Amino acid sequence: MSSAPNPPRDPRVLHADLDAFYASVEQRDDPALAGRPVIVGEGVVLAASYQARACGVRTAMAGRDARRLCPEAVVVPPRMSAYAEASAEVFEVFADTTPHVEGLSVDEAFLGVAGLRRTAGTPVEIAERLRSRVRTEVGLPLSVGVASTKFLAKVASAAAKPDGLLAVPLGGELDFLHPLPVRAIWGVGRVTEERLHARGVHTVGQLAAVPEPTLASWLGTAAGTHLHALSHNRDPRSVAPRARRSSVGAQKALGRRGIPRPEAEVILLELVDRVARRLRAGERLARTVVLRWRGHDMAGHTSSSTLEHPTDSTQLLASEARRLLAEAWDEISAAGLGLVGLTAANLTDAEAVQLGLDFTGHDTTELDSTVDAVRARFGAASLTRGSLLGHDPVETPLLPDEPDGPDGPRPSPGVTGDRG
DNA sequence: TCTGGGGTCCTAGGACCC
DNA sequence: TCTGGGGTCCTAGGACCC
Repeated sequence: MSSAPNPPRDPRVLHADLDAFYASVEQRDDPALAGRPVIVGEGVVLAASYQARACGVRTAMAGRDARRLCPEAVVVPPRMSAYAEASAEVFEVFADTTPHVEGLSVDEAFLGVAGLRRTAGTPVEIAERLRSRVRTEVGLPLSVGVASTKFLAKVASAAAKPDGLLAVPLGGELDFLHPLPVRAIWGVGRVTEERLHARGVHTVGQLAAVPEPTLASWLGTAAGTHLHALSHNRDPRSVAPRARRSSVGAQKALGRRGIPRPEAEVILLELVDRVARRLRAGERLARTVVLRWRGHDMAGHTSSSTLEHPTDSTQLLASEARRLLAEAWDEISAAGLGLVGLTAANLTDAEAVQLGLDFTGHDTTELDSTVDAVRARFGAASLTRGSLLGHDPVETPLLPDEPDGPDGPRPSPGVTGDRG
């Protein structure tokens, strides 16, 4: 568990991704929308059907622009609960296909299929059956990429869209990868793309030719190392359930109208209430409260504070949030308030805290002496403060693994995202 | 044409401890 | 008293993803 597993003999990963998820659910539920351009979301485009994309409509585009590009489109408000339900059904099919499912969001997941060949067929056969089952049992189009690494499977599923299947042959990985634009790599966004372009790097093949230290000097150590490895299709990550969520937040965009402080406080308290309810529903406690805001120039700011004890109390979170708002108010009112957000971070398990097993925020001197005592008694050389806190791996777990809770590796209902 | 809401990870500096 | 190495935690900001 602490060291990377040996690569499987049959290195095949599936990346399954629902096409234009929200829009597809709308088309499924209203036959009048089938085959037509559909836009989900009014103020901003949350998802667009492929017919709407043909007009140039894109996710996150302002609704007004989208309607101008595609006047014949049907615009529908989002129905989050319908999407959450559809997502759960699709994930049931995933789980029925392989025990190795790693959900990335409501509409995509990695599926580990190494070792299923004898019982379930080749990876491509499994992928075809998966697509067919999701189509007939849930009524939604699913694209699947099949490749030797997670990273490449994700690139392949994007290339397979819409409603397609693409398998990158073993040994043919770099032939597939290197002609692609750098933006195709998971982790290269607008800023990194611009930095690479400025240095004459446009394709993944060109990126692969840049020495790693050079790349690290351009982009920072972590990003440089990461992109260098991916450009050579080196991605040792295995398909594994995700860690529990480590923060919970809510935010509200306010447009350009000026907001007086009392109104800002009311909005902030609504956000606190939402966050606190979600903490309690997930049986999580937060130690850090983060106030986020954006000025009219769209520049983002944060201000945070860490409490002595983890909490899910609306009252405590609210008083901390109001304190942060008061502290930052001069700066906020000078910049104009365009967005407020509140995030509860540094989450821990409520149950662990109750059992006295959560050490975050405790006096670490005491903890260190505990570590020393355990070492002296059991000779557990690998035991560190980090391992007691759950930050470092230990050879022998101190406690049996807990099953994942309601917001474990599976995406929780109500999470929104790029359905486009 | 300035645009939603929910997340993750990384960097870097300062405070503090041994 | 001063200097140094090694480490953690906290805070703020940035990039990226869906």
